[in-house]
Amino acid sequence: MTTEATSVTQGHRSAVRRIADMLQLLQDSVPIQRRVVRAGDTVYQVGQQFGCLYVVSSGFFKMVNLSGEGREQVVGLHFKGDWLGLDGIATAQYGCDAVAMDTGEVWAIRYDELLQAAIRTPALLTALHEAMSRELTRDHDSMLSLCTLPADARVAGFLRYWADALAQRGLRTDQFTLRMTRAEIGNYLGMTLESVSRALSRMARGDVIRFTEKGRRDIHIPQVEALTSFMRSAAPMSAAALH
Amino acid sequence: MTTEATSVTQGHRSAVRRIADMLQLLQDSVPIQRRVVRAGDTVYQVGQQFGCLYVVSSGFFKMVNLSGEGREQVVGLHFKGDWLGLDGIATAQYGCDAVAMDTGEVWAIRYDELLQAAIRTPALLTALHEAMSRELTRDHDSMLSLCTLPADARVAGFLRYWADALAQRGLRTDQFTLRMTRAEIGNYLGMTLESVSRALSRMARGDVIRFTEKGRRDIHIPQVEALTSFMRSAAPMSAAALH
DNA sequence: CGAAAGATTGAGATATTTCAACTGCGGTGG
DNA sequence: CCACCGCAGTTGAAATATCTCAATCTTTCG
Repeated sequence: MTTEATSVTQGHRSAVRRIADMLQLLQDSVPIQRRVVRAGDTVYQVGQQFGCLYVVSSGFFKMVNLSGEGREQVVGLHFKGDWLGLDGIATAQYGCDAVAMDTGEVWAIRYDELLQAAIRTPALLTALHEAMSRELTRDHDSMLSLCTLPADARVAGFLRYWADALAQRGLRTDQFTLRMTRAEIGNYLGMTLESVSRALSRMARGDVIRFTEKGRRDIHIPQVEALTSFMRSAAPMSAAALH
Repeated sequence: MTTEATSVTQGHRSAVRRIADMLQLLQDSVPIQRRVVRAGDTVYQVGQQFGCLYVVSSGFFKMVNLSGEGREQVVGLHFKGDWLGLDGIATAQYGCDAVAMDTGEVWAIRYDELLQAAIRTPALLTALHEAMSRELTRDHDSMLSLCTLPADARVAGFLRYWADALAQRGLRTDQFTLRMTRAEIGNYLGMTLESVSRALSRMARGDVIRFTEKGRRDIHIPQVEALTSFMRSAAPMSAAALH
């Protein structure tokens, strides 16, 4: 138990370190254009000509995919140290809107200059590849949740994901403010805002989470394991898991 | 109409070209270990130490993500020219099982050797980045389908995706064999095998698709636009699309 | 303070799943 | 050779998770 907690903490500490190192490396080795954004600003929009990758220096962003028929989907959330715009490389057009959910700063890096620099500084290349690889892994996790978990468990998984993202950035995870509306969360998780609200209410009733006195967007998580076990209890036992 | 069809054909032709060029480039510039696989073989498994990326030279593969609790999820399908194992770069472990669905061949490329070679041959780097970027885009499209489309439309979208994948590889798209069971398709699309079956039956009844005389796995698609309009008719009109 | 936006909650509607029966097909062994 | 079995697929009917619609409440903000 103690060792587990320690190792998790170290895992997070090293993530903090990795992100800090990467940001430092970028500053040192490649031309950067800083850009401050406020809640609601878009860093780039779908269809716009690709030219730069963006690294989140601070703040919090959502990636919104817009289908031809007007269906709108939040396909990703990004925090400090994440790269934005990676899905624009192949097509030379950004694949979604990158929207700031809060005040923050991104560093614009010209893709061509990045490639140049990467030849001189291989660590840059590693950082880029790791960022892409991590996003792929995260996407696959999202699909797993979307396809195999019922609504309640998806919401619980979302909170755990959020807490983990904060932990990896050295922030407190026992209490935090969701910077998304129920509608945005629901969109991200493939359910309605009402379902999100009900799931959160059920979790609060079971004392898996608590709402802080001010606002229903501040969430207190007594212990993360409770979230995990709530997820399990909400999830149906799969045939494979039975033996 | 004619110009549209022409441009689409050109789009596919250039995709064929791109894939052929990439495979040629790999052969010329980086050490490759060929490996033949048969249906059911795994190229690598989740948790296994990462070392190689794999490029599909022929055949067809599914990527299966396995959650801790035994939930199993097909998170991707890959054809000739696709890269496998990209989600293993960041963690130094493969993130899922890569399972051959048919006889085929993959080219194993050591990641460290690839990076070396990429410095001498920047086109290699471009190819790798495009592959990752394309997979990200594809994942986002999947999420959009999973979250915003009803079951019938997801199945139609799946067929359209499959036909498009074949077209990009220069294969006929009016008729093809699904190499997946209803259960596998359902898993990939986040629904039960019965729902897949019903969706296909409805499409057949509406003459959007036809089953060839032998087996219900061979599918004939009279015209792709019918698939698209079936998708639209199955999808609810979103508020945003109304004005 | 009042209006607008966000959130909660209930009740009925509905899409999808679940459970079950049945079909067709391919292999295998008596 | 044919009976039999298992697997894949189809289809129906009942069960259920989630959505939709609507009322109410809270918070934010001009």
